[in-house]
Amino acid sequence: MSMTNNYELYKVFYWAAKTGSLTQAAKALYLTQPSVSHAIKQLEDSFGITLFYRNSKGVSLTQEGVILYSYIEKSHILISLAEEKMAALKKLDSGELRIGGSDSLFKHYLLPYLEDYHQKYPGIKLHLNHGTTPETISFLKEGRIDVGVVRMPIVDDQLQVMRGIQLQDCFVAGSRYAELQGTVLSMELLLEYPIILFSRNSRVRMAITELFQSYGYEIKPEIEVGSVDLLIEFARKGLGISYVTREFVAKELEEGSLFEIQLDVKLPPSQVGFMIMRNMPLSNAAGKFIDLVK
Amino acid sequence: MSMTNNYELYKVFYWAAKTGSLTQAAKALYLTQPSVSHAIKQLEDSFGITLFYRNSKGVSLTQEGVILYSYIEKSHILISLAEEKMAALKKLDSGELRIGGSDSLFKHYLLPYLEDYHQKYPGIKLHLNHGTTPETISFLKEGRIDVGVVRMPIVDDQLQVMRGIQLQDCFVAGSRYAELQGTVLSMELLLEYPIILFSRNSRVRMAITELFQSYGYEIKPEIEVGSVDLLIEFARKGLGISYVTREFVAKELEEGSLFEIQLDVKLPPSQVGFMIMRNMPLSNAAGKFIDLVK
DNA sequence: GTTAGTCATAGACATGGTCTATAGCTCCTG
DNA sequence: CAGGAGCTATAGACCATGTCTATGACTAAC
Repeated sequence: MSMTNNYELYKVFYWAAKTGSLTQAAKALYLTQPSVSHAIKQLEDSFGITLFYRNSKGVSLTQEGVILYSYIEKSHILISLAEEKMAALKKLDSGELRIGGSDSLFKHYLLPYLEDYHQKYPGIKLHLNHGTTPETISFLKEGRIDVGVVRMPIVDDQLQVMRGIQLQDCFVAGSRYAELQGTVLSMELLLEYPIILFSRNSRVRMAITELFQSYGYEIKPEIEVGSVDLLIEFARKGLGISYVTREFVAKELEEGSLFEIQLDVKLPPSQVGFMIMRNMPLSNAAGKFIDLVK
Repeated sequence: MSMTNNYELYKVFYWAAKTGSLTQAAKALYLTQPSVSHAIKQLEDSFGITLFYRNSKGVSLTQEGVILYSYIEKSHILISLAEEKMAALKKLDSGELRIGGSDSLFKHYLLPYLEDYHQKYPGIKLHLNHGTTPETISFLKEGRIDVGVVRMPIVDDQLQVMRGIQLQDCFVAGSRYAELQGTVLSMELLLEYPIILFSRNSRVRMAITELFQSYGYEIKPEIEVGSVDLLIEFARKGLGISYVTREFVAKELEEGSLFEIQLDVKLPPSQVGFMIMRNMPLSNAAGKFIDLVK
């Protein structure tokens, strides 16, 4: 049988001990002096131990009261800290936002949002957790991230998905293949050239493979890389034709170090999506982030 | 404006988080599930932060809930320890008893009580604080000791004094003065011999000095010592006639290494008194001690 | 589909905390 | 020495708030 007093009594005890006066404690707690007197009496009765000496100038702790106070003071400090922390979390002066997704989306699409967010809420720690789409979904379900940023489509009824920007993938090449600039290639012809693709397990790779298959072709890359940066770099160096997201090579297209190769078929657009868990309350930090990107 | 929730809510939160179930928390707290549900809602509303995910198997903490729990758990542990400590103090499994008084009273009079007390309440730490009577009274008033054991009379209306045993002081000598055994001396004659007295600031010394003065004599010791043991030892060695408490030399009188010198006047008895502060609650430990010696 | 387990909500109820009023006490002051 | 200004304790009325019962909605498992 564990004794378990009303914790509220300890709050009263704390203030009475701290101020050395029931009257002062009452003021601190927005109560009247008899209420405090009563509360202290309850506590004393519950222990069967006198906690305060009452004298004409107020109260002072007995030996036992001092012992109790040594515990309650620490306890009170912890609770105060907790309350401050909660207020900070609420005001977004503190907290963390954990985002999952691919490095390329982080770098080429999310970065401005992240900068904006960080400027608005400098107290929030940002955790970027890169991984493949299935990994990101698992992380979300395990509660290891708050938001996932991946390519659509996502079909999972545990998740709530919001559309982000629409991206267009395309084939690009550097000056080595300058003769192709301005022409319109067929799939068949394109496959004569060395192709550089993103690694096998990515969404984009799967999509382009399926597209070619639906036309009866098999697209087999000469080079397979794991980052968008390498995709761009290799194309510039003339190692082949890269399949990249047009928006991610906007700068290179602009300055002419890369050019887009026109195909006679329309390449599928890809949609960025933000995923959060359905039916799970969003953390304040995550909620504000979603507001920002919408 | 410091937010200050009802601490009782944190107790509910603690159990809900610990058990991962509002229903289980309700059982632990001898409440119903709706009460717990309501309490948690209050807490969440007060912070404006969701603390738990509700699912069909119970509840689990959100990010923010985990943070809150990290504080509240520690706080709860402290309060539990405090309650255990209070229970221990009440049962006298723990605590301390601080007694002030003279070494001689501790050794020759209080020792059996202290042994008895220690056996009954082995958890109580005993502090013996030796000093003169005025010092002991000061210590008592400063709250540095719980009980004082001194010679009466004590006149101080801040103190409550209880009578202890009555002691009889007397003059004793060793075999060197064997010729005095069986005779009855006058004061005048006694003063012809070397006298050994306790140091100037003691009660006993003051009392005997006053007694001799009231008969027109001045008693001036050859030797002045600071402990009863030396008083006894010097008398045995034949260095003079010691004025000691008869009860403290019972063994020596019995075995014949000392004998009492009869005077033609009655020497004043001295009463041992226990002092405690009036109008101040006694600690449990001190209360039991007083019970024992009464 | 049924059952058994979650938690949430609504509304009635009553416990218990809070209040006002007053008394008793000590200390200080004119 | 009387009076005032502190302090805490006590008594009793009151009502707010915490608790209950009853019910609903939902999920998971059988």
